[in-house]
Amino acid sequence: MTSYSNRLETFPIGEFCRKILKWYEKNKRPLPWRENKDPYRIWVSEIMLQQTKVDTVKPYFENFMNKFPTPEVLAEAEEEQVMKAWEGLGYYSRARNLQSAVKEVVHHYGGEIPKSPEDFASLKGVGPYTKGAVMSIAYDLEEPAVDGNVMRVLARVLLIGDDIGKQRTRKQVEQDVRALMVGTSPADFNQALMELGALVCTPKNPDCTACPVNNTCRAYQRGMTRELPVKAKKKKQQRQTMAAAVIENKNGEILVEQRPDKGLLAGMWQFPMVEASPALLHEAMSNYLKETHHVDVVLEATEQRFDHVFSHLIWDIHVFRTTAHAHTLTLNGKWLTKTKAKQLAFSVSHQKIWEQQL
DNA sequence: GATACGTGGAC
DNA sequence: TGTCCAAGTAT
Repeated sequence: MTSYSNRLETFPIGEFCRKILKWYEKNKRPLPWRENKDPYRIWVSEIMLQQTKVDTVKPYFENFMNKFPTPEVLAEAEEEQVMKAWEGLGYYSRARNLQSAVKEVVHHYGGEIPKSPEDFASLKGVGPYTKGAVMSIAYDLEEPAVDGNVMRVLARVLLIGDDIGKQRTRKQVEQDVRALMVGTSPADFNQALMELGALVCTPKNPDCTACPVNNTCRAYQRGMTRELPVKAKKKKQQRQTMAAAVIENKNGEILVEQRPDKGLLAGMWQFPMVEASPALLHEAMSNYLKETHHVDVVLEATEQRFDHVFSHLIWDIHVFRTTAHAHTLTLNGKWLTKTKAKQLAFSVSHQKIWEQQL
């Protein structure tokens, strides 16, 4: 493997840049956020695209831009409407941080997305990648935008054997990109690297024979594309057994509760839910309903269960239901009509809970 | 620097 | 079913 200090010394930078830029010009996908250089549009797309596939993002992006077409509109929108537009995309702090950052742009930068990388990077939810992506794509500033694609492409091209999960590796690759992009269009160069990673230099079965830069690729020349990039294996997710309850009162209303404003699914509404050992689910939910929502009734187990898989844990959700007397005394919940409860209860798992208890 | 933070799709 | 992933950030 090549070391950080010397890996660009004998690398044909000019040839690599010329070829990848030419390839990008010819092969770039027409994407909704490539229609113009509106920094706000590009910013929104970059946030949505974090850890999320292009095909997943497309419909969300169109809908989001229709509802919140400018920083001013997003800044003034109800947070609940913003979250609703994000529902299903995951990583919900992205939406809250984006709205918070846009408010700062409107109130402190006159509604103009800062052209200073340092100013832009100070906004909530804007990390090293998003800073480089928006500054380069929207303003053509010479900033690297190193995402998973770029890490993979350069790990192979430059034969980098370091774990790409490490922050230090990413910082070194950022320096590599800074050196490579001199004299190019940063907007096109960054996107060319990412597009090549997405379409040709894929994680599995890269299409090396079709690659425009295979003659400069050190991994390809050595038959090592399959060993790169190096990435530490993920730990297995922890399993949690959960009880969830759909409770209808005599008025036909459904009980929903709000999660804490920090942590997993922060601030989101859900049907009452508790963690417990598998044998004690029924008892745990009964006690929880009594203590938290002052609902003291006989619970019915539905025999319905399903997994909700997160990146770091798995909920084994068991669905209960019951009918309660009408009242409103709850600690962190409220009774809503079925329609409103179903709308408010967030996250994919709660749509499933609703369907399964019917 | 390791861990928390969602989801759906590919194989 | 399991595993890995997809244009990362905050703490």
